[in-house]
Amino acid sequence: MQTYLEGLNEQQLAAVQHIDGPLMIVAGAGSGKTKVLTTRIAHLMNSGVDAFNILALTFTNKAAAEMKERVEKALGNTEARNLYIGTFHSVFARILRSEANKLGYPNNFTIYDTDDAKSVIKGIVKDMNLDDKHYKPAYIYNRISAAKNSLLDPAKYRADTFVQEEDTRSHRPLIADIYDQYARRCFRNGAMDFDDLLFKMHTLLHEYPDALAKYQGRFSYILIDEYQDTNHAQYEIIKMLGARNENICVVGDDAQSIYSFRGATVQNILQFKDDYDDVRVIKLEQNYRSTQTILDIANSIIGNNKNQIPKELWTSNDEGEKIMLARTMTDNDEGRFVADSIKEQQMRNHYANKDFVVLYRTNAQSRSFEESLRRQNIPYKLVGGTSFYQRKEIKDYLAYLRIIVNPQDEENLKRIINVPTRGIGKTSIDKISVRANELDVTFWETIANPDIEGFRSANTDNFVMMINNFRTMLEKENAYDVAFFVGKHTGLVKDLYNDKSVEGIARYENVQELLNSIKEFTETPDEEGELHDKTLGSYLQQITLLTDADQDKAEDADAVKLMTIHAAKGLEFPCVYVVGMEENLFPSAMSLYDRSDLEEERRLFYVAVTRAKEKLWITYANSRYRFGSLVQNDPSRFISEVPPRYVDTTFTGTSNTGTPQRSNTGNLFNKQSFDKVPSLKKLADKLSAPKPAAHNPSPDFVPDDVSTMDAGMQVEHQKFGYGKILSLEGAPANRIATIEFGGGHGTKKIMLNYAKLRIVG
DNA sequence: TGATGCTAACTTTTT
DNA sequence: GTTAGCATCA
Repeated sequence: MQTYLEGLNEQQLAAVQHIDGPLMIVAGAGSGKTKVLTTRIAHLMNSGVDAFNILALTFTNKAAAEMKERVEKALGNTEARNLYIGTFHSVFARILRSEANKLGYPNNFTIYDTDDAKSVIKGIVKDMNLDDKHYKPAYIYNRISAAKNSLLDPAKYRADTFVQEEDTRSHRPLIADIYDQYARRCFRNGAMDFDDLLFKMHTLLHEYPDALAKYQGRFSYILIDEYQDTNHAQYEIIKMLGARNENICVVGDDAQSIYSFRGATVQNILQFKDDYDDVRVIKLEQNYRSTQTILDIANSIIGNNKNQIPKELWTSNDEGEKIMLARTMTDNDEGRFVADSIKEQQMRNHYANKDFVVLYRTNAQSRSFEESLRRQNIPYKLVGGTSFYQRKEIKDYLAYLRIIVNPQDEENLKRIINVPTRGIGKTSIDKISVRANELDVTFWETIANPDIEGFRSANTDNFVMMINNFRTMLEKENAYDVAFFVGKHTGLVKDLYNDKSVEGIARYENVQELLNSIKEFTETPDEEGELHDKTLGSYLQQITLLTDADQDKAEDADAVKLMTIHAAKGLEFPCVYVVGMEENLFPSAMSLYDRSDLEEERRLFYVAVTRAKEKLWITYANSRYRFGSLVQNDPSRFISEVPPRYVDTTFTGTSNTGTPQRSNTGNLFNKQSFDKVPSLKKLADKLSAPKPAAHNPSPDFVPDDVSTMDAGMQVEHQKFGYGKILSLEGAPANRIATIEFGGGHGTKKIMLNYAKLRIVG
């Protein structure tokens, strides 16, 4: 027996040794899924399959990198370099890059991230003279994204009666037009958004039989990780790619499906058996990760969901400790509690920093933990969140690099045409846009092509000359040299260097970090072990698809990790804190009115719990600051799904009064009254507030239940003082009141979920 | 045209 | 509590 096969259990071994034909591995949390996938790849290669013919698709770059590394280790040679392993998006981007001309795109097409895409949409909404309060770019982006993930192009979108009815019902009948415009504009800009990478890949395979044949032949063995998170477009692509050989192996766990908001459908995994003849199904049900207690809790939680593939996860691990449940007064106390608890665990049990993770539902929750960890001098690492690449200075820098590679890209061109200022302001930009539309040419053509009656001035001529100058470097110089040159000659780097404010220094450092990462890219050998394609074009192609979670070797650093539960999928930690377990937060307020949404939130909780190997804490706060004002929430309903026998009831948490509080599952749901003491800073802010009409809330101000409010009532607002509700609108979950205030505040529209109101009469 | 300061809108989750 | 976008002033 091969050494790499040692230590596998019966099911794992069966999965690894299955070679030809469709295979579905239902892999419960912690059941050794990655091990099976990587070992199977190693085994395929050992059985004579050429690495070049193996395609493995994952959802994160990190998972891909890990897979590659582990295969290499199992094989003990470098053949693994020839594997085609990557995320759906990066693998398809790479293929599309070489086939772009078939679809009428430049090879150096730009990849738009969500912000870029929304900005294009915003421009269209504006050009169509629509109200962007109603036609919100984010909403439209989601509609378009969903359409692409369902493989609906603009024409099909318009023709689909169900989709049209939805748009009519939401009073946004023109989305089809916007989608149509959006697709045209992206095409004209030589740009693809995230969803296009799937959508166009499908188009390529569907409409170009030679391309289909080529990739069917190339990828004779296909493995897909996290299959429960694939959407319809991905499903169809996989089906086409695998049709010739049907050597498709999917791995997934329906209980961990948490990406339906991105179009993922559990149906894909539930139906897999019916999609192919003779599907081999192997279930991995032994958990090697967690204690018996943690696993029991997880099983108990997921048992509340209706739709599942039946399976029972078990472990031979020790029972372990009971989990700990802590209630704190505020979100800040929650932060303090977690930091104190980590400190205590480290002293008592000698855990390293990297043994801890704090998991939350939304990125915005990270603040209180960052602050408290910093105060305790505990090193921490924030994973995900506002991406490095979303910072202004980085986006500007990248915008330059993008238009050098692809000057068609109007979005990025407009972004930097006047950065640093060079006398091409809003007026000029508008004039250029108008002229471009009249001539039906790109924005760049309008200022750069001397053969047409475009728009030119001394300022634009200088700009064009500069960009053209940069462009001449593309062929000969590598990404770093071009980028460095650009920074120098545009004055971008110098301007930041001269800015000695705190933010300015940070921005300068960020830009340096960007340059370092480009340098690193140019110096890292690619798959073939060579410094092949180290051009700027190839750098940009991958950069948009990188997320912070992939960024650096986050795992290596000895620091406490802070991340969303979504970002934690696939990871494991000895000690896990699941925080912010409150109604409206987790489960999210958006998910309370739909059974399937709620079940997804529950799966998310399941994912959170199953990250823990040894110890688990669940915390929640009585009240927390949201949008600057204090909000009270009930404890999450999910807490009551944790069987009390697994919860340590002698355990004590902390409160802001300094009195330890007994956390007791028996009285968790008694709403406790507590002193509403505004923090000192808040008080100081209020006292020094220069605003003449600032309202001091009554000392006994306690917000009332939103659902009891009605038109005609007199209310008190924390900031605007007393007023009368004129009318109510919106869904019960998100009611908006029009309120007439006194004290010169006038009539305001207030979202009742966020602003707190007290009924006066 | 460009910098500055204020207000409104904002929070799911990510490739 | 934060940030983007707008209005205002230089």
